[in-house]
Amino acid sequence: MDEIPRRLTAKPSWLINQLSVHSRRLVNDGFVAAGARGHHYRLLAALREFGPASQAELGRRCRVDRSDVVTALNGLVAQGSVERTPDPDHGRRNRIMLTAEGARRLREMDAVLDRVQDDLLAPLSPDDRQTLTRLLRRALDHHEGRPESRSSDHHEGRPGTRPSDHHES
Amino acid sequence: MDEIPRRLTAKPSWLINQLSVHSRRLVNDGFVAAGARGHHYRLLAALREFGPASQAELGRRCRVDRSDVVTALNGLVAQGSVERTPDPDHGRRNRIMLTAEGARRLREMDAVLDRVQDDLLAPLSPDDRQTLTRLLRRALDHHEGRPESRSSDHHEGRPGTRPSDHHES
DNA sequence: CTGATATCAGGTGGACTGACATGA
DNA sequence: CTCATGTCAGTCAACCTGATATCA
Repeated sequence: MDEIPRRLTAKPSWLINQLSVHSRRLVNDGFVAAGARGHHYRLLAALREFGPASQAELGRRCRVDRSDVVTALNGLVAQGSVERTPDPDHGRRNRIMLTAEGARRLREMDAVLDRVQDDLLAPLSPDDRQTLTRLLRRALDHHEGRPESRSSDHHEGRPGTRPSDHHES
Repeated sequence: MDEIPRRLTAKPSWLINQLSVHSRRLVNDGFVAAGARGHHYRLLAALREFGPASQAELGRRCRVDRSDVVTALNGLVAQGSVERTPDPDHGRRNRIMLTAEGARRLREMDAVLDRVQDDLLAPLSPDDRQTLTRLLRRALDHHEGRPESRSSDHHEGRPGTRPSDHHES
């Protein structure tokens, strides 16, 4: 019907942006039904997979700004999904820990998201979906794993601390 | 490095959203240098390819909300990129027409965007880029409510000729 | 009355910036 | 002194809603 200019439809950046609009709508619609919002899932996912962490750590892992982390965590604490306690070893730092309730909500959101993926990529075959995912990830990695970022982060590998997320259900 | 939860990186919706963030930043950075903003390009592109139109028409074609069309056009008129005149055949309607200056700016932005595409998909081969574009378009078409050819997976080549028509320029 | 159109007044969520006090 | 951390106060573009006046 409403024809879209070729200049737009020919550009990957346009396709990605438009698809992301639909994607966010689908995700959001699903999340409101579950009483959650965007950032919540990211944070809970990081806690589930890497265990308790500081807020700054969470933000870095989920690509959420540290100021937004504060807001999101306030909500999560309020609904009992996480616990926020001052880190005993470090005065300024908080230790965020997933609760059973948080894990339950995460599972809910995961179910929602699974359905969303299916809707989002409905016309694509499993093969196509895999190809798409692979290509997107390669492009994304290029923009994230960069030594280009101004700040160098120290990283201490703590290989023993991984609580290794074994699927519970 | 900051490890991203698998739950996120495994989901196409996440990849698309994150990539779109980078995409927007790249596009915006380029546009700022050219003194333009997001919606401007869309509108100018539609005018260039389909000729003069009403504001409502433009909005529908570019997926820009009518209220945002007003704001964007105010800017475009102010910089002399388009002309807005009342439609003689229809009292309430405006007729928006691209000016030479607008066409020039559009060309500028096109150059900017070409460079952005290249940066955005830097690690992908031309073949990969084409595949990605094709898959994205198929997914997007599904959400824009248009028929898509349920083409077989695998092998590409040319999946269906464009029912396309004229192209200007 | 219905429907499309242009406009304005607003609201939202997400990405982001700046300031700031504090602690390592 | 410098860096990282948590917090707060805002900005910004894009998306969206609603109300209103005008015209077919």
